[in-house]
Amino acid sequence: LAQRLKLSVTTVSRVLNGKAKAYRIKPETEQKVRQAAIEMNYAPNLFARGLKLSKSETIGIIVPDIANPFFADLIKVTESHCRANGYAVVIGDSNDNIVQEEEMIRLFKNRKVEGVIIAPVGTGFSHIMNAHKRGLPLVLIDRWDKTAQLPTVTSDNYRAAYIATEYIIENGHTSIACIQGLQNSYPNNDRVLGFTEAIMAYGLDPGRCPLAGNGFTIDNGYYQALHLRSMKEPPTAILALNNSISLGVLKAAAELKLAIPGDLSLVSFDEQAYSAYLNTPMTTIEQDKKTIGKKAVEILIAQINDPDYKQAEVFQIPTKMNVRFSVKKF
Amino acid sequence: LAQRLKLSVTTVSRVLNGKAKAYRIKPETEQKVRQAAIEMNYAPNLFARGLKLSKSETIGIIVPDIANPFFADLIKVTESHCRANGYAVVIGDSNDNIVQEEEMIRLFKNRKVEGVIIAPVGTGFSHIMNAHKRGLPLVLIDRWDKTAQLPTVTSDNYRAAYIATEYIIENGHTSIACIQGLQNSYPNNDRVLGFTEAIMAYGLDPGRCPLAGNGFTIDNGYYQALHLRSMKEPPTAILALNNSISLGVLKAAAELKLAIPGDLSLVSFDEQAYSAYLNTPMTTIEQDKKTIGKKAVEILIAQINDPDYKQAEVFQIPTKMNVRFSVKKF
DNA sequence: TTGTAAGCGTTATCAC
DNA sequence: GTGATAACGCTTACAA
Repeated sequence: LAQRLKLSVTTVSRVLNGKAKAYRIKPETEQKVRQAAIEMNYAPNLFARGLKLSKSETIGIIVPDIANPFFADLIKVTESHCRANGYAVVIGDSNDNIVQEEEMIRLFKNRKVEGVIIAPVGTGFSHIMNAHKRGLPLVLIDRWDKTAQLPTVTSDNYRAAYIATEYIIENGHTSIACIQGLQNSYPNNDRVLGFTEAIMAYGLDPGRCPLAGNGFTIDNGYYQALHLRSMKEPPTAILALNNSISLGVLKAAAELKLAIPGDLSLVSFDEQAYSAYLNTPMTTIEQDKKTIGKKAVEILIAQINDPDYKQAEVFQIPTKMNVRFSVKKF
Repeated sequence: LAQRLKLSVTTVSRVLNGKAKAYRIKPETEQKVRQAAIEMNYAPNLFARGLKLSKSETIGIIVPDIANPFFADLIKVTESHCRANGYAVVIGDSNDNIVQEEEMIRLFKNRKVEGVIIAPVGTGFSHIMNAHKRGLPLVLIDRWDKTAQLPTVTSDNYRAAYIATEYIIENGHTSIACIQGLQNSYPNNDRVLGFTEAIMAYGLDPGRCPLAGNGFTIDNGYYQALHLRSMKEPPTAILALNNSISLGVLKAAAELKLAIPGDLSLVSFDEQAYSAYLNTPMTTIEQDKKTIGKKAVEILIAQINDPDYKQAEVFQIPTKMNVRFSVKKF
């Protein structure tokens, strides 16, 4: 520490914490201290400060799969906003496994992270609610739960699916299938609801608009697409509820030598770097990851700064549809 | 702390640090302590320990772009290995900007991370070398520099490019172009070298095998592909030195209505989730990200545990080629 | 086999 | 305007 300039630690500490004014420290002393601090490029010891104040200036983020570009993007924006606010970010990957997720939360609490942003596995929320009740500031992103009463930032999934379905219908399709992801998880349910309500609203025959599959995976998309096309009157269009599913549909289409959109139309959730560069550029629903991440960080920091923060608001961020050439117009 | 069982902190500390034996503590006392620790689920205060030992049990990882799936994958495996070794991982995104990279290193040092794994921007290494000289354990991944004398784990880029080029040649192509990434960065140079040496070795006319472009970006791939195809005798095959570049080539091919591989053959570095599901499944060179990440963590931890660790070995991990259908056989 | 006490670098409290 | 001093929770000589 810089008391090698004949001043007490106290004074130095006060200056460096911007409390010079409050303690009416002589401006020249203040200058001297600042000067010296820069010269010996002093950096406060965060252990000592943490020990005293129980603040780590660190926040944690937990996602089901870092390698999924959707979450990687989310981590990227989260990290940049946190850093801008002086927080470092430690990451955790739950591998879509609720036990690991729980373990991660425990580890983060041990490390005294000041708050955590979590994209939950989605099959259970009690450990998260407990942590929150015990005072850990936290916000959910993407998957969430209505009953959990936790602050949440997610996409407006219902509306996104509704609009996409509407778009397909308006192009003249009357038999549309939806291949869904993890059943009973919230974003999935909201998307499914948007799909079915659009079908209803336009008076299409629900019997010809099947809902299929279970899982946000390539395999699910692949097998469901094969199966759908094996029906006597196969749907002419598919709404895929995430990017992995649509990749599977693409695989099936190639195998069956189906042209897109000639033989099969496709709209997919999740814009990806490759979406525009596929042989047939794909129409996608793009989630506003920038806004989601930013909002999540804001809410989290609000919680950190206000121990009495009680709101459990759910923010549903609008999405946008990138219309390209994967839907045939009748 | 758990000295509410009539024992001194010392004893408790000793037990919990596994030094019971060394201090010949009575087995029953040891049991009692462990018992109590579990019951009141005691977790040591890492600030206090850190303050005393200057250990954070944290390592940092810095990449040019978290959202790039290649780096996201690398982060994923790094994180899991670090966690297995009791380290938490804090992330930093340098945004391909060397100033931010330097800033991140500074921040990490302030936070007393015990080591850092860094995929450098690649246009300067002095700040990294300095940090290393001043005792920060660190290892480079992906991009590196021969002169920097730093421990490195990367792919065997030379060999990967050589084999890919060889493969194209053996399919009967005599005019092959290479669209490169960031010029003068090491992985790029090694790949370029592999390409040109294969061309030489097989006696192809270098004049008909151009080396083009500068940058690991979609735009670079796109414009270079357009340009190459505008030549009087355009190359029949392209070797793209990363995934963004090949995406750009795909875009150009679609625009020019070129069939792959009918009109243009393509081999790309970097396997991606979509590689196999493109309209023409693409032949790619897959880097062994698992091994790279694992090795990097191992070396880093070796450095952390041995302050005298001096080796600056460069590990070049073998790659594999996924042969699919994007190369035409003459 | 166990305990005492010093010290790690901060900040808060109180005193001058 | 500035300074002593205690305290945060842990590890580790040094004692006993």
